[in-house]
Amino acid sequence: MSDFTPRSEFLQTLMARGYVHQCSDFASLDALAAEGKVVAYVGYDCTAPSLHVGHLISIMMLSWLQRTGNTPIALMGGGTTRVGDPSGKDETRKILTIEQIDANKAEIRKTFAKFLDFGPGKAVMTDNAEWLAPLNYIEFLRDVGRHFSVNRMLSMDSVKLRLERENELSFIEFNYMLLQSYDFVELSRRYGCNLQMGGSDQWGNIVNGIDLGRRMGTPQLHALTCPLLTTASGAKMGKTAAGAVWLDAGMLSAYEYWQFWRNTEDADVGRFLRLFTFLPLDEIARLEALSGAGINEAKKVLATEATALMHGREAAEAAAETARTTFEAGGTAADLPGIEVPEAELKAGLGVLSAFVRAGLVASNGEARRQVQSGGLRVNDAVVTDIGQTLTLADATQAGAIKLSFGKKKHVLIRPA
RNA sequence: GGGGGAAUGUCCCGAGCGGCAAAGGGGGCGGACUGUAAAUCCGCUGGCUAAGCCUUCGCAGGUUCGAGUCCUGCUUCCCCCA
Repeated sequence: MSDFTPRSEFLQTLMARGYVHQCSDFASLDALAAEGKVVAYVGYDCTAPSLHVGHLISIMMLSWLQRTGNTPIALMGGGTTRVGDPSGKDETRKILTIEQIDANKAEIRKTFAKFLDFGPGKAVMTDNAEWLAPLNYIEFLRDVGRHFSVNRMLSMDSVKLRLERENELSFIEFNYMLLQSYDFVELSRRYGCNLQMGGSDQWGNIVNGIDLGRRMGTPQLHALTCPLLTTASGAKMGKTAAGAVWLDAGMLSAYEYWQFWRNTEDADVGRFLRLFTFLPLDEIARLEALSGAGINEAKKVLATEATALMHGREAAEAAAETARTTFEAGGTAADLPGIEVPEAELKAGLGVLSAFVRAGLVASNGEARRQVQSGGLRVNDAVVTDIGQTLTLADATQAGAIKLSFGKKKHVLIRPA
């Protein structure tokens, strides 16, 4: 599939940067893209109030689509979120209330605004609840359901896996692919959408949509999937100790987001620079070629560029500076994450163990105790050896705060208030 | 409808003669080594006012000095027969 040589800037870019996993028809899509006639959508669930790093790759694809003169559509799954996609999951997804979905949707909207231009005639954002919610069951069965073969649906990976593993697959989830297919058709009719993009796990669902389109008389539709991202050591991308790496600043600060990218494995740096920044390829090639400790420079560029896209250039530079002060100069940057503790409490003396719990660095006093055993806790850069140690106002440094560190990378400031 | 099997530490998989805070993995976290990397090695991976106390093995009862383990009922899932 990769021996195809595209003419269009869109496909050239995507292929060169490693976004392409599979495509239903390269030549046909390339022809559309060369004329700026691609209208492509990616669907996003509204199960959380923020998207996470896992979604970023497809957002970047939409952005490149726009940058190369085509039209992106961000589809909010306000309707499908009420059903739940069984793809790649063993367990039935929680079904959210409409209020939760709407609230999540509003937050997610803000993220897209940073990557896409929604001006008149530009990118489109819509919600499939618009056409899915008013659907009439009988009509839907008659117009759409008739085109689906249960035999074939049963043979699809997403379904087959669940059956083979003897996992429950509810009827409502079984219907998810019908709804997603119908979305594609509906978007084709409403916006002339002719391409759906998504992760490689979406291939089956997307191809179903293409089929449905053919049967329901839309122009030819296309599928383009990107690889599912894992790190070079095989871990799922976008998970940290704290959980998902959220895009929204309210869920994860710019500093923590910067740190996430800074901690990229050596082997991933080039790949991530191509996928998650807009830096020119020759510049990336130069950074990627750095070896040994030099590759850290590339990681900083990656972190700052990726953070700038999401949180703005200024926040990204600030995060880089905070990191520099903390890690390279060994100092205490004033804008590390922090918590406030009433002055009176500090006067009375606050136990180290509970201080670390308060700071959210460890889950319980017990864990704090154990970490002291292994030398993982530090106060103002001094290793904690006595679990009975208490913190008082006198421990505040000239910056006016007490620095708690858990491991080498996690720091929280305690500020008297 | 009948018969058989399963549910374990709230991340997952998974052992468990009536003495069990419960083997072993994976994952995660910390330490050492490094470069805020990977690999490797070591340690940790229920809670608390901590030589003690409390809460955990699908749910509810029972037997017992003592129950994850035995008995009864229930729930859910799987397999075979109808």
